[in-house]
Amino acid sequence: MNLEELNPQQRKAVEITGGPILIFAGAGSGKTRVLTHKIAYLVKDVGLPPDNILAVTFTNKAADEMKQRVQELLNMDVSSMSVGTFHSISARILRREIQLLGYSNDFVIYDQDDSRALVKMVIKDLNLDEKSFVPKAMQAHISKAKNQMISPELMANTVEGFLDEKTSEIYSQYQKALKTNNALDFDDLLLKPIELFNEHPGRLDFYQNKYQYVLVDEYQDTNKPQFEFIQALSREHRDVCVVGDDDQSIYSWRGADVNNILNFSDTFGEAHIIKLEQNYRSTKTILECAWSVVSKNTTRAEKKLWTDNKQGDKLSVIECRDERDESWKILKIIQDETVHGSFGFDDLVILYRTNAQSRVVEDALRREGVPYEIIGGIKFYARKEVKDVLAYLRLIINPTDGVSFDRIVNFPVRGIGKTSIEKIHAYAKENDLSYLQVLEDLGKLSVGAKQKKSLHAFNQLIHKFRNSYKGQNAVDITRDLLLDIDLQNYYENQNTQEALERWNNVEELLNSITDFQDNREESGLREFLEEVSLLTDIDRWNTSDKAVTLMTIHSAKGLEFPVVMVAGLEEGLFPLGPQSFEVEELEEERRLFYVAVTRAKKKVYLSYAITRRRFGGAPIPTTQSRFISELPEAFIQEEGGHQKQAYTKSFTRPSSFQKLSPSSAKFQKGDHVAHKLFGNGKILDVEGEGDSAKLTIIFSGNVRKKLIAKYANLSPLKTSAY
DNA sequence: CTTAAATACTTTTTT
DNA sequence: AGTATTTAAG
Repeated sequence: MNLEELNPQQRKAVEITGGPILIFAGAGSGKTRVLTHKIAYLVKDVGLPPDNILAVTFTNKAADEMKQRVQELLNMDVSSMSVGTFHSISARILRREIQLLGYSNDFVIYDQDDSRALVKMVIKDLNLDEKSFVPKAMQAHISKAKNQMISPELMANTVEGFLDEKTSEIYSQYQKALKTNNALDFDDLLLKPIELFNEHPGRLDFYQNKYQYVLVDEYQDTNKPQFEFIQALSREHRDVCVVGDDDQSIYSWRGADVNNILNFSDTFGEAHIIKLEQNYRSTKTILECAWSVVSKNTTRAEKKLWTDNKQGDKLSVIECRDERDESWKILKIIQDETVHGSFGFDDLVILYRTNAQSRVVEDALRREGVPYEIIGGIKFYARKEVKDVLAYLRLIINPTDGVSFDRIVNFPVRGIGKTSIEKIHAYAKENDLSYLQVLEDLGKLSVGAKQKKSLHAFNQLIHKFRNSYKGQNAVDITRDLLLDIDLQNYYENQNTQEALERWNNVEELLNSITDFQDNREESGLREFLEEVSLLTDIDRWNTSDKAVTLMTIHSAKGLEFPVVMVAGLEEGLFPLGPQSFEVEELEEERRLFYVAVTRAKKKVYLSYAITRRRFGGAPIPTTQSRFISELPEAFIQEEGGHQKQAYTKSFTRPSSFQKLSPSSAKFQKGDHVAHKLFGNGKILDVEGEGDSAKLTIIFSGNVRKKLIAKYANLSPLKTSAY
């Protein structure tokens, strides 16, 4: 293995392979390079077969990239290596083993929406009031308990008073309901493998033996179940390597415990500790500023990154009148850095604390035809129309899934209302049947004749697909299903642009199933559903798109961009929360700020608005974020405050962003266009003329679509901007 | 049971 | 402001 391109510390981190290793890897210190080289080293120089290696990453995308890089380094097939997020690794293990825990391996994974729906059902079943037991709050409470590995039994033992008692009851019933539905929520995914290891030591032996070397990235953000999982796997052979940075710990709100990294040596036994402190990413100025803020934190391991890179530009601090002015100034910066400057759109990222902030910025970018991509917010697979179709597919595979049943039993509308559904629920509970099973025996159900007929047909439909899905591929099943429920007509008959967009999204879902099928060895419906429930927007992100990226700081973890703009630096927004912070909360916000700034290679812009609207109400005066005053004055330049001209009067559109209103646009073969959902694309063919022209467009990711010009809401892109 | 209109609610952050 | 949920009318 050629390790010459590594610095001495990096090299040491790669070469030490016996016993636990902790690598403190500061931002931009080349930890990905270390991890990939280490894996390659393990295979080539230590002789460990790839399938005996487990590497845990923070996103699926990072996992794919890691695999890819190792493959390139070794020039051999490493597909048998286990690389993935905690959740996807766990799901894979459970697919094989979960029968031992009394579930069937057809289990479905409930996302937050599904799990909330189930909590709601449980609350109703227990005859509790949704006003005193808010489903959302209950769900959060349950999830928190699970992250701390507090079981329903344990919670039941510590209750005090009526509210506690009922909460604990909801938790316990929720857990039971998950099992009856043959479903796991995200937290279960982490807990069930531990349960498996505890109850079936033979299986633990097997996996300890299989995963002879264990690597974990972003270790500072592991929670208790994740810690236990790693510990269980590696406590015998003790060949474990974790990488992390306590300054970048930003997930304590979901149970991540920074002590997992700080106490690593105590728990895993005497560990080699290596510090990577040379930064290869940012300018001296950026590092100085980032450090100056994060060093205000009291609970952190003392360290300071250094770099050989240039001093670089000062950070710009920009004052804005309100959030719309902020968007406009961001637009100006984009113009300066791309058209007048030397950067491409894809070199720029706009970061913010909350997803809600993206809307105003998005409006400005769309108006001016700047290509952009938003990560997060409403995730593609969480859209209603997509989830509706997925619910059909899930019910076909797992007929006991009550949440999916409820979702689609009256979608598209087939005359089944609230009362009928309640009767099905009651009957199911009484006779210990799944909802779908109730439909087998409609005679005893006291619903109208019309409803019975309709329910019967629904049942037939699901059964038809249950009988055929095993022999068919996922794309064909989905296509047949869409035809059977006549979804295209359902949406097209509504004749609104919104409905059309929804149908487009359903088609996009079909595309992604096709894509999945073409690229995976195991490409059944079950595998697709599993992948879909664990994918994040980051994983779907097409980095080759020449577009400005918008995302939360949390999503930006592990990424880097030449130019970083951070919006909304105001007290209460960033740091987020009330004025009275718990020290720990404030320090986490500060780490978040640290993460934001250290994403940047060359330039950083920080903006704040002196008034901001909340929920579209009246503008409320704000105060500049304390983080700005924590920056060294010598390294920042303030601007924007003096520009008092009203943009409503003297708004001059940046001339380089050509803007055409969608209706007046004439599209031609070969034009580059941007679509709100599908991103950037190129027109391959035009049928017809004007508004009603049918355009065939190839979007990024090889997604081919036929759209009607007047509905598609396409923005022309100036090709010269690329 | 369905549709339309009224009103309540939203903003942490994510697997 | 925009979306989801609840209520009233058909």
